[in-house]
Amino acid sequence: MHFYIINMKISNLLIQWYLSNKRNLPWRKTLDPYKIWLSEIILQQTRVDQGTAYYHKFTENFPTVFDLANATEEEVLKLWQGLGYYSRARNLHFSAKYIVNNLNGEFPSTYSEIIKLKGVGDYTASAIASICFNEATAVVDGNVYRVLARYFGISTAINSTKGIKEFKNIAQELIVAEQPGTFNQAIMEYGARVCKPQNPICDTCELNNSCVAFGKNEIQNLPFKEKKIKIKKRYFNYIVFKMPNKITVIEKRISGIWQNMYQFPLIETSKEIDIEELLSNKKFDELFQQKKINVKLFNNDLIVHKLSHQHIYTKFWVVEVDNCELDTIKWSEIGKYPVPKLVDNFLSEYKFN
DNA sequence: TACGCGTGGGC
DNA sequence: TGCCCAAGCGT
Repeated sequence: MHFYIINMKISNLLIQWYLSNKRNLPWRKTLDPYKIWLSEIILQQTRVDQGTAYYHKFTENFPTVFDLANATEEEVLKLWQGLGYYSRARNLHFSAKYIVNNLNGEFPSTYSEIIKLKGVGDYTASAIASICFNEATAVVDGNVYRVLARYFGISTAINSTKGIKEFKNIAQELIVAEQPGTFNQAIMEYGARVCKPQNPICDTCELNNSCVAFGKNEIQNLPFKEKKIKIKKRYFNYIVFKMPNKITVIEKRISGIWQNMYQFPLIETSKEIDIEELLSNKKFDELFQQKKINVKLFNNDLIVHKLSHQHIYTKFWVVEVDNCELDTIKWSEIGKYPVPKLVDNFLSEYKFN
């Protein structure tokens, strides 16, 4: 009983704090499940500062789920360009079509129906169900893991099966059934603004006298996460065709990183190569055969593009040639295609004359 | 189940 | 600098 009263106090404190401290974010002006869904997908593993502009772009270009469903995947990816984790955009578009074609355009209204949408997992389904439909399903995101791990002094790994269940159960016990959406947003906002990963504001935290980690000086050690990821090194050699009349060649990636995004023809190697090695490369030879070419390396220093799980060391080779057998596009049209940041950065620096 | 999947910011 | 982290999900 004592534990229950304490928990009630925490939940209500979080809500009271939230009501007087919440940020004025654009998706907090609506309860339209389509827009809440949009915001939640955009904010997956993404900071508010980075995602906000994309939320505006998407709600302006696609005000309703019908507009999104009627777009092409390429248009959606182009709008998503620069935000990363592009499967979010592909799944968003897929699910929009599903809602329009199979649900008569009506957004699903329960957790169990919402989670059936591709790209929507436990967190996102809980967020939408609680915010838009008052269903008492607790969200557990990075913020919630942190607040709960510290406050209750829980050292179970947050990325273990056991930890995922444990934290979900605790959050579910804490949720305020009468205002689940407000509680969910309150605990997340608290994690983002007070109980931060670095330099949390413990001194003035209203929960510090009952926070286990604070009392035991364990704030820096919680939440606990298992192991680290290994960074793989990859070596990309992009072949930038430079042909008469400002013509070039691009291709669509079919799998892995940047799936369905566009790039220049790629020769991936197991290590950095110089021009001699490029010229004797089999794929390079297939591209140009015995044609007369002029090859220039755009970047003298390797461009390192860092992703979560891999570092891509890149060279852009500009190859002048009169013609080719591949499909070509005008250089001026290249901006229409969705491209990864690595290619976008090149495009903003390189001048095709 | 463990791993693949982007980009940017903070220290 | 290198590492961690950010309103996670799919397979």
